[in-house]
Amino acid sequence: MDLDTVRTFVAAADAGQFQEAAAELAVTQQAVSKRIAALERDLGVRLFTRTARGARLTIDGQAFLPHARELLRVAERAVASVRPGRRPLRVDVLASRSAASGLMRGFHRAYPEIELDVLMLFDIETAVAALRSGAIDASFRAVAVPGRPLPEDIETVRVLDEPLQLLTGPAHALAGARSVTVAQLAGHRIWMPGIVPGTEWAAYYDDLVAEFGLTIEATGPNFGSDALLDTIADTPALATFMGEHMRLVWPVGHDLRRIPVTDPTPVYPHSLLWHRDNPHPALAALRAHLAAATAAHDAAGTWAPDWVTPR
Amino acid sequence: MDLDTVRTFVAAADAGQFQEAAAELAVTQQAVSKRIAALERDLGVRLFTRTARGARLTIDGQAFLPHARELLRVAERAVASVRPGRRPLRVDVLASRSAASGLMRGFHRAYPEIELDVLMLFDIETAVAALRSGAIDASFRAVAVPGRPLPEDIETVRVLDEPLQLLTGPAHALAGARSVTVAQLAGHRIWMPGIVPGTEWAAYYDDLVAEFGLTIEATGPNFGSDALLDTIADTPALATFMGEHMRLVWPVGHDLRRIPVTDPTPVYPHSLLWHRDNPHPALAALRAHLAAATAAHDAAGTWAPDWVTPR
DNA sequence: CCCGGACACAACCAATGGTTGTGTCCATAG
DNA sequence: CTATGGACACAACCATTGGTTGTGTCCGGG
Repeated sequence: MDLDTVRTFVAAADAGQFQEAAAELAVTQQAVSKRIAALERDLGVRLFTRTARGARLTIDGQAFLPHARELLRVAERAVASVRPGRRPLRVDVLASRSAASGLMRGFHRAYPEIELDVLMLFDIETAVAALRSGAIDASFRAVAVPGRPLPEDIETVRVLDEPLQLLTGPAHALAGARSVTVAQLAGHRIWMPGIVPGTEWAAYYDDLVAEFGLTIEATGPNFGSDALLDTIADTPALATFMGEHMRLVWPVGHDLRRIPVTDPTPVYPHSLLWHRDNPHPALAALRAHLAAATAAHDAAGTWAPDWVTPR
Repeated sequence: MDLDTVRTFVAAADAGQFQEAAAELAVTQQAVSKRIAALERDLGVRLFTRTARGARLTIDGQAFLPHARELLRVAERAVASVRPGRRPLRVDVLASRSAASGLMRGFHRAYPEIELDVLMLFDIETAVAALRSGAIDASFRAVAVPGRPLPEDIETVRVLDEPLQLLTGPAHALAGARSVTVAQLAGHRIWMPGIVPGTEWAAYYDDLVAEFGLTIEATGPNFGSDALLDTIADTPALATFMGEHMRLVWPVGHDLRRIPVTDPTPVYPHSLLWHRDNPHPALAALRAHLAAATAAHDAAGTWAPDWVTPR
């Protein structure tokens, strides 16, 4: 199916006749006739009843029309998403269903008229390069790994500390606990597959291990959260960490437990990064929204690596 | 833009290389290469970075990808909307923003997985013909005009009585009333443009006039609800009727008044019509939902023409 | 250094999709 | 009843598109 054909269909439906639609599209009436005929052949139904003074939609045509309009709208947005200059605000998040995604959903609810594109880049290096080249406008990251400071033209503000929770299966030794302290976790195996060395995630968990003597196994590729949850549910010896705001597709019948961690509560810091000179108007709106939405909270009793930007 | 091209883009993005995408689409690698190149030329951006062992999405490509997927989803639904056999449930309503539309929105919320197409046919004759031919599956109507009984193969059930309210501008004589009785309306001009003679609407208002001696002017074409509201707002001598559940695009600064009508309250009856032998599985779900959602209410103190189906 | 895998370019060809010219149908006016 | 004008379809023709095969280039790995 060709979008020019769909456009022709909508024009003809609006005009009520092929002639006028043809004039609007700057083609001949015969071209419109052939396009509509081809569309009808493809779909296998008649879309118009031809009369002596125009063409009226059949019922099938009436049913098809809103879908055709929607198709053109979506195509419009698709093209706009890569239009150089005045494209939608492009924001990089760590993962879908992460706390940053939640913040972006909140922003979208508050400003539904602002066009957004959310994507997930590989690591902070890529994100910073993309910010500097203008390929993206903002990035939610844990800011900097020790020894690699941010370039001077990248600005940053801490927007959210996400408490980590322990996730266990029902047979795990800590499964019955209402909450656990970090000290209690020593000796338990914590499994975080898919953590790529050198990324901000790796630096975070390295520091967590160094600080509290935990056993974190970052081995193995990430087969997706489904596989991770399956394993955690079935393996009494394994637990994993998970952001408190992380929305999971909760598997049924697995009886997984989310257990708060205290003394201190490890928090994963989310910062917003952007380029100093980025002129995108929606970027200012996003920064203002985040400043308002993420009110300062009490950092007492929480832990974050000392290399993160202070709030 | 051609949807085959978009499909090719998505396949290549998923596969990570043109070769495999080509195999999947049953074309040559060169064809994929040319399609992607054409898409990049149309959009004016590079979508892939070509490497020796495949093609990876650029950031523009990553931004474009979800839009491309959405485009294919919408196209899929568009085609499905006219697929003979197993197409979405097609329901005819009197008008968008009518009470029937509200019922359909409720049904959609309750059963989001059921595919729906809502359309607005011209009159009940058309609707009945469409029901009998199978072109639509259900219709919300006021059922039958006196002297023209429904065919035997069309079944019907009364689902909703919508109270009528008076709509006036601020300078109208009744503008200050909290409610008005039907008797009070005698002598006031009520304007209902766009009522087509012979339709169920016309029959309804004819009966209302005959019963209570109102002055209803059905003259003039319908220039849309905006024009109607403009006129009502500015003309002290005119008022109009409007369904209580009708959601209007309320014009700002017009200070329109909605005034309940009592003694009795004229109600506009909405019935669901369907063909006795229609096998569409979603039709049963719709009927069950409507039976549950539209609990019987008190008909005392209301008026409807005596030719409507009793509840 | 060479090989294999992957993408791009060139040449060629069938099919698509446009144009002009013409025919048919139908509503309306005389 | 007939003439007329408007609107769509069909036919013939042609430029362009979009596919194929054949070949070149680039790059990573043995």
